[in-house]
Amino acid sequence: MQTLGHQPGHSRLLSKLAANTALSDEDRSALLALPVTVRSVAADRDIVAHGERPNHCTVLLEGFACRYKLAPDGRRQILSLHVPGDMPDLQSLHVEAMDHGLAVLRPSLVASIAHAHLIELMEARPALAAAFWRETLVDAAIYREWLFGLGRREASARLAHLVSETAERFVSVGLAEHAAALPLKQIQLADALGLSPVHVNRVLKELRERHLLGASRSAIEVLDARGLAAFCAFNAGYLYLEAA
Amino acid sequence: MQTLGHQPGHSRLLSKLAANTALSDEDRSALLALPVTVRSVAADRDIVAHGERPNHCTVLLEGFACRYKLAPDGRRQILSLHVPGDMPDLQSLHVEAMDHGLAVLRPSLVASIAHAHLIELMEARPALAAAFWRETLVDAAIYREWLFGLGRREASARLAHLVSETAERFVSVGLAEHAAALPLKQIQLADALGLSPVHVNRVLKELRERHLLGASRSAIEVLDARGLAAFCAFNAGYLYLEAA
DNA sequence: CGCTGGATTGACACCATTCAATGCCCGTGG
DNA sequence: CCACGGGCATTGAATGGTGTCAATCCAGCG
Repeated sequence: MQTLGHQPGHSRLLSKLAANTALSDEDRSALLALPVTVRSVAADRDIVAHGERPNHCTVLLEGFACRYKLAPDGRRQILSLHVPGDMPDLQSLHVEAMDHGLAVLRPSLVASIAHAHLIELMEARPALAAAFWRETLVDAAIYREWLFGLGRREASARLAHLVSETAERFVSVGLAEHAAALPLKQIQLADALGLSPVHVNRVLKELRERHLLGASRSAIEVLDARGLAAFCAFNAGYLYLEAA
Repeated sequence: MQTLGHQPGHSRLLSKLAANTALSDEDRSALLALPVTVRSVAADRDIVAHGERPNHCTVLLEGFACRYKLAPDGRRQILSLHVPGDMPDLQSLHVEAMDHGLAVLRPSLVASIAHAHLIELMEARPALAAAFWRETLVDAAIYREWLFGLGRREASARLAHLVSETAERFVSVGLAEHAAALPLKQIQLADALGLSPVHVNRVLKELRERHLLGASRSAIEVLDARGLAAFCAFNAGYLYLEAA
């Protein structure tokens, strides 16, 4: 267990939900009253394994996580990336077994909330139920964009788009100002993009030569967010970051 | 194919929801009491266009539909397929604008239900709210499987998997017995698989030579569902077809 | 200060795309 | 009743994007 800094675990979740939905003071305090357990997870470890039937949901408080599936031959496809404030296994409330794994990409801090408490909360406060549902719907919108990218964007635009999206999401939860540096290894990028690590390396080189990305070895830094977005026709609408 | 004649529009929706969730008699009759409008849609027409902000949701009653996105150069990526009983724009309840188009792949019959009525219904009957939410979560599970396929399955397994999945879903709503015939053109398959029509044709040929698919020109018929599933390691778990 | 994991690079192979032609089914109109 | 036309399916050849293999480089670290 770990120092969770100064913030109680809920604050990230609350600020994320509140950013997109109108919540009353009662909603907020009900959310803050949820009993949670906080723990830290080492890099590359599972939060929830494929096939499990968890009885709690987790909130990512700090770090970086992903959903993934493995092929029989060991190759991995990352299905989504998650920034602090996300609840990447919220679906376990209503679908039985995990159809994928949920892992951490770097040392992270996560909070667990029992299903029972969440269900109770949502029955008492429909606005919160709607807010949680909405989270899963935005998730689905991101899946759609990734599907489009995997199907119809070539490698360079696919990479540029992923970086643009992730930077945008980092900014949206207050983790970066303008030019974000994404803590992703090239192998992880390859797993997310459906490419080989070698080809990711080549595409990164190209984007650096275009002065869109920086030359850091250990993280992807965005030099020219505007240019990067133009390069891949990135439009953040599907992230639904502003409240209705 | 389906000659469901002229049942009231709700029956398909009800049977789909009831198949996966325990619904009380009150839930059922509340669902059946929803006011709906039914209309038919000609092949290849949009049900809802990209960018729209609908104030109602639609239930597919008969036919075949898909979500899609278009690239600037006109290429299309199909994001999901929908069989009768599905509500492919349910997300419009909670996210503002459509981030994709919703179209019909063949002549179809759809019902519209006003958002207001749905919201009212779900506030009165939490079990139905949960059932609708669950629908969108299963949707997301299918997105994940497609992401995996686009990223990590080669063309032949990708096609076999799509056919297996779709056949399974047809069966699950009572539209086919064992060997389904999917009413998909090769161009539509290509759009769904992120492939070119030419390559779809070649892969179909291969699967026919393996005696997994039939030789019909106008529809994909499954000759050997078992073999097809084995060929692409299809496992229907992610469709969550049985109730918890 | 040598080890080790990741990044980088080059050569080559392969899966899938593109271009272009041909064939086939079927609805339409003479 | 048959000729025509149009959409889709089919096929071949050439191209191209991405994967694989394998070597080398580099930085951080015990």
